[in-house]
Amino acid sequence: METRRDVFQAIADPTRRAILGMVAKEATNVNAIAGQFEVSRQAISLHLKILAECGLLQIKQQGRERICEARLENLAEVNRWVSQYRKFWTNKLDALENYLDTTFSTDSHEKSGENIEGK
Amino acid sequence: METRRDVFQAIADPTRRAILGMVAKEATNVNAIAGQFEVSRQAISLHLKILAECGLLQIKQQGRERICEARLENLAEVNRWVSQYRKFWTNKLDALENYLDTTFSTDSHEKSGENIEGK
DNA sequence: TATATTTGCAAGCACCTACTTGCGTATCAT
DNA sequence: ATGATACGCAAGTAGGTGCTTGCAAATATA
Repeated sequence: METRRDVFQAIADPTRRAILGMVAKEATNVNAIAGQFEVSRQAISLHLKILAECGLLQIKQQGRERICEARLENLAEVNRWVSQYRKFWTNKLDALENYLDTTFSTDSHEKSGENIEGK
Repeated sequence: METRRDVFQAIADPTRRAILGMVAKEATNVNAIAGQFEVSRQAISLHLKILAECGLLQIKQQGRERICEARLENLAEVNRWVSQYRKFWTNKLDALENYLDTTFSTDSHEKSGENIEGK
């Protein structure tokens, strides 16, 4: 059982999703983020570390402050995985949506191989 | 720290994602699923239980077998959350994609309130 | 009926996670 | 220089997670 630290695990925690929601609107420093939650600054600091480790967040030192800004590109991985099952929750205009996804997106959807990725 | 059991956490585990990949192709019984992984049947059984608890899987008793079939409708929640950050990883045709998502999907995207859901 | 198959349940274990409190350090303001 | 501010590091803790092995129950097959 090796330690996983991927995007899927990062967004599994509701606090971390909320943090991403905050910094996505505006880059914020650590204390300002912590102030929005009831848990301690240390707890938030750890969440930030985890988010930074999988690239969803970038922390820039600025004097004595650390500004956290969202880097949500890696969410594309989640989007890709979920999108392959799109037909399960909607059956309208699948063809058109998939056409748009696979044709115009920067990331290549349906790269395959992710299905049996769980070893 | 109450126990969470939501879709985000369910798909955080790579083994569970792989299980979903299997059953999405074809409904399968427990042993057949377990046979595809190196972990014990009990471990898989627990994964199945978790997936069933958050509605991603439906287990139907059939004689002595339990057939697991994918019910991935709840992945729409993940899709909705991720989609709001789509602009972070692609900037092509956002408007059109969002238009299609919000107009023709069965689920109402951007239901709001999920942003600051982390308490 | 005897045996094999499919499966759940329960106990136990190592590790991970989310959290706390206490303390130290760098930076800024006065 | 002095004090306040922003922050990381370290230690400690309760409970969660992923896994195992052993056993029992239900169903199918011989």
